[in-house]
Amino acid sequence: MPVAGHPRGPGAPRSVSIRDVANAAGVSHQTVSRVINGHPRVRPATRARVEAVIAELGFRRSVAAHALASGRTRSVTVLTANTTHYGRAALLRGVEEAARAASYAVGICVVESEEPRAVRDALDRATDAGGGLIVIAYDEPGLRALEQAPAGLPLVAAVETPAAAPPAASPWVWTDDRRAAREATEHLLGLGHRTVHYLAIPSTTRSRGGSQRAAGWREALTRASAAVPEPVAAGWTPAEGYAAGRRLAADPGVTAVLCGNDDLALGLLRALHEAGRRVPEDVSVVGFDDAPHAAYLAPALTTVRQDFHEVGRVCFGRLHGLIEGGAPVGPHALATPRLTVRESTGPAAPPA
Amino acid sequence: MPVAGHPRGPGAPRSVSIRDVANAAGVSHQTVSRVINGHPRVRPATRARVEAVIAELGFRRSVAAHALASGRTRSVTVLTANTTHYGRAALLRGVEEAARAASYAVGICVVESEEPRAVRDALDRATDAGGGLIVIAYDEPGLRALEQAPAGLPLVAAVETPAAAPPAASPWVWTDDRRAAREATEHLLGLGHRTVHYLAIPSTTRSRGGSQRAAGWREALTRASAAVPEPVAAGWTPAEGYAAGRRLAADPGVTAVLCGNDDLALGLLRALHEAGRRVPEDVSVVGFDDAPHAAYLAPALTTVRQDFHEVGRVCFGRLHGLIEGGAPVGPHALATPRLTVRESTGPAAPPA
DNA sequence: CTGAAAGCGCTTACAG
DNA sequence: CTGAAAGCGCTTACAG
Repeated sequence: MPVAGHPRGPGAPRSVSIRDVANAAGVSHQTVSRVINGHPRVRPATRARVEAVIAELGFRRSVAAHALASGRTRSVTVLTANTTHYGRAALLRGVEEAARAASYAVGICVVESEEPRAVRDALDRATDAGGGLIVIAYDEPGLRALEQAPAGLPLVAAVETPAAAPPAASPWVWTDDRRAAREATEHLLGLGHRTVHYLAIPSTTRSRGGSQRAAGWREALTRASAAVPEPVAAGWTPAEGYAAGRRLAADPGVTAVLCGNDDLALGLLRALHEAGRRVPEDVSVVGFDDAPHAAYLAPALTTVRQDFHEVGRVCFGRLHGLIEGGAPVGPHALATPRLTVRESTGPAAPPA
Repeated sequence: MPVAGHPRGPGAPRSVSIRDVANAAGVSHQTVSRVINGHPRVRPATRARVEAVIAELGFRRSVAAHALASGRTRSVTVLTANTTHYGRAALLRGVEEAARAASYAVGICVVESEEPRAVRDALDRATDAGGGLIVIAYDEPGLRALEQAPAGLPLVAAVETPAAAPPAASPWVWTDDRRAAREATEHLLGLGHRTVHYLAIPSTTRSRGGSQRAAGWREALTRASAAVPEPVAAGWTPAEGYAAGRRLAADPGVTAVLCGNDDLALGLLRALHEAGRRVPEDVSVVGFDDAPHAAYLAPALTTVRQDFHEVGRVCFGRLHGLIEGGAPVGPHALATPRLTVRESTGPAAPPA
């Protein structure tokens, strides 16, 4: 029977409430509440009876009522500039798996640009959702959202390697991609390349002079007293890697290139192929991330394996601890990504 | 001041409510409700005053209270077996963009397997969210969720090409991938290949004998009186395409292969490379979807362009119409995917 | 261990 | 055009 003044959707019967369960079990709705919340002080027999009725009637607690009455919602929302690029998609998957295991709902909220209005809107939407927030701050839009998130909101962020030791209260999670970039560059230098060029993902303004991957690359070059070429700005996608990579491919001086991610590397490989330059005989290429396609390209891509899936899990785990236990969340570095050498890197050609 | 019995999170001040706005504006909270809901019968001066206070106080309606009182929630949840594979990720992106434009929140709910328990759990979680539901039924888990979704739930599904004309009330959206597969196969046959092998994505039980892509492939072969080889079961990923593709690569009889998606094609290309078979000189390969990397492989992949982004938008649009307008949603086919010929297909080698 | 009361922040008819 | 009342389905102290 539809409740007066509260029309439901067509055909949607009013679902069973805590009161229906209470009546059927012969207890107060209050006791039902205790049972579904795992409150310890309920007589076992009572609990059993209530649970039986819950199962029989197919009762499900109203998320809205629970949220309104308790001020809590078992949910997290992932705020990100993009959901499809490999790293972000894998991170999202990690969050979802961990959230599912903890019976948390997951929402996504994309921040389209770094415009103040877009950032504010995204933050408003994310806050409206009412749960915890995981922000992917790998790019400018995400970083701005992180910086402008209201205090008091339960929040954890996936970030680049911090440029300096972060404040103890920074709820940040990262893998040491700066160090990984340095090692990748050293690998190339060790192969006899005079220098290494860098095909860049977009950098955030916080890190003046490029992303932390760029910083690690520069560091290795400087330490080895190698020339530091101007980074070539690309983007995130194969198309952008190709477009920017053509310049590199046309320059006979480049013999080794570190790419900001594997999709960029894919585009560069194509540009090199079109230019008639062989990999790794003429040019060595290193990617970043170890996306699913990296191992199956021809030549198979030497790249740095990053466990975004784990980053996602950890972000959720820490947020969960913050929400349920009030455990303060500080900065947290995961294991350093590891260089996986495959076919796209080789010794520098002897000087002609 | 914390309300007795309703502790908020640490440091989270009680946010401004409709009553605070009402007091500040000198009206009843009821009138504020009318203003935020765009009710027409409000005096312009009153409306202006209320809106000014709303802006000044930074009022945001409580999602939970709104949902509880109205029985509606401006949200959709995407139910899918996977969020990272290209087609699904692009579809999700389309949904998110359309939802954002309509001020709807979007949740994701993954159904891990086709086990009855997993399907039921996913459906429960999706239903708890309270809004509309978009199910991606490209695989068995998704399909079962679709079949078992409770009646009365606002729902739209992205499906494979239906095997037969669907019932008028089926809220399905698809692109004609069966026909696209047929055309791709005909393209290969037209190049002089005796037959075309099929490297298969997983099929759903509903479509006995393989997915609709397989059906289209078989159709073309049959019409041309070509032999119909056994499809080679692979999966969705490059790794699976590679593993299954090795068998194809080792068989000198295969000169043309249609792949269920571009990732499979990528793996196959690698297997062919390792086996020393040239593409397209020795073997022609066609992918499916036109994922971002397809055009940048070497050889660039001939593939069938599918607009999953648009599928996502359309799914949301129809669901939105259903929720807000009660517009009934029937089956809906989008434009047929188009074959994009690039470098991975060529004339059959003349018989040795 | 269990129940009666009050309240979360909104919306919905119903009056006026 | 606007307000007073009731209710959405829960949870939270407070009694007992």
